[in-house]
Amino acid sequence: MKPRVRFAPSPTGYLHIGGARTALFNWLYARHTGGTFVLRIEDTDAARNTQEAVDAILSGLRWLGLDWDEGPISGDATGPSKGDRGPYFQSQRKENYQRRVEALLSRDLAYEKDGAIRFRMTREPILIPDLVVGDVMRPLTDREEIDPDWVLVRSDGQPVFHFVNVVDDLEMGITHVIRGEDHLSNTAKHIALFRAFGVEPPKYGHIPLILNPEGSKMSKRDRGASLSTYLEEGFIPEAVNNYLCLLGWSPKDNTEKLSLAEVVERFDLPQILRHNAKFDFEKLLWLQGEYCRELPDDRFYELAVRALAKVGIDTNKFNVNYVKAALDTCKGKIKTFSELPAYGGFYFKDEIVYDPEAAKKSFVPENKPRIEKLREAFAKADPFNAANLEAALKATASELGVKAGVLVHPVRLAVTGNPSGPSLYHLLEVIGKEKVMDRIKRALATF
RNA sequence: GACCCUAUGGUCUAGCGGUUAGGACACCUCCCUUUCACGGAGGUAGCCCGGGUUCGAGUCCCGGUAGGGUCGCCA
Repeated sequence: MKPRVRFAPSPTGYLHIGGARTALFNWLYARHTGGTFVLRIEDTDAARNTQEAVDAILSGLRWLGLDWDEGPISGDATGPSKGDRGPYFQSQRKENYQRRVEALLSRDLAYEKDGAIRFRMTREPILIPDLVVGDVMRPLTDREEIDPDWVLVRSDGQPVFHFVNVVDDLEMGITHVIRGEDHLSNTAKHIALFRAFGVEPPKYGHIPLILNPEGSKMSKRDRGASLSTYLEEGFIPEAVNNYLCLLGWSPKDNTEKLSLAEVVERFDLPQILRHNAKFDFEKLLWLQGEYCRELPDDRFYELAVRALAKVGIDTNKFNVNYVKAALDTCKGKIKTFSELPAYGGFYFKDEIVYDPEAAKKSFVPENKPRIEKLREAFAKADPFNAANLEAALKATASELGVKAGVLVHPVRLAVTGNPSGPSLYHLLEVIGKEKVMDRIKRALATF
């Protein structure tokens, strides 16, 4: 029988990076085994659920490229879905829970107390066979010794997570439950419930948690905790997936960069690590840089234009060849697209704001005659291209008896406002003679 | 507090009884480049502690310690 796995988030906030990785591992296992990946929205907590959170889950998974074989098509709980085990929103499955409760009640496996319905939990230790951690014997805790029974349905009629989760897994034919290790202890409850329903529980695989750099659970305060950060900061989903794969799983051969297709081929549960991993934004950034550099031009342009538009720079106002030439000088230099406006925004602005620190060093009186002379040399460059500009600058430096850097830095600052950036000669060529002359002239006035 | 999981450089990890303990990120130095980045060459830094088992232990066992998780009418 082909595995059926699921990602079952509750839409109570943003899509957590740990949740995204849980989804990824489930997806990988399904794709590796030829099984089915189900998306189920656990929206039983009406008070805390939000439509935005539902949408964030769907769009986040789509952004990562984690397609589901069964589950909602839209964020509308009553809307269409794919798969024959729906509905895939728990809010639409109330009758199932009701029927299951009655079944337990009728067999005295559950009972009512204080208006709530409670499950008669076994007092015996329960063995949890885990595909990642190994066999785990889970006895009762001291609190549970006093009263091991637990609530299935609250007094307000709402069924609790442990119950609906098990009922749905059972009815959706889930064969493997891959989830965070924070659920390991609770699995005893789930196993007991499955048995009460007379079925064997699914196989479990509890994956380690993602911790923040301080070593505690990632929370919204931590950088990178929300998947939306990566969409907003112009990350490439392939890079995020790649990094997430490396947290808690290893290809075992020192490979760091792997495509999702490669991971699908190599991924399996026994290779999953058993210890938690701290989130390292720097390493993710490194991978992001790697992927960004290798992006096909068309995709690079698309993402770049989008990032510029986000800060109000409309590249449509410029000639398409100019835009492409400008972006070409930035490719391979930036890591995330959110850096682009600061890095290459000068191509699309009229007003250049000089970096104050750099201006203090470059825009000094002794440089004024030098830059004036260089500007004259640039004026004669024909055609106005990188090679000629480089030659002109070097010749001028040599005439003046100064190093090229003495001229390079003030010009860069005058034209871009930044102390560093794309290759100077190429950037000048792209911007063009007229604007370069204007910008140098304007800067000269501040020396 | 009880119970469960875990423990290799700062971080992610390889290792499965005998290795000069390997790789990656980060950091440092140098080269390339008169910017930055990329690339190249080096470098600093690690088996939590204590007992066993064994000729031999990062590797197996036990005990500590530390970190994480769970014990809800939250999910």
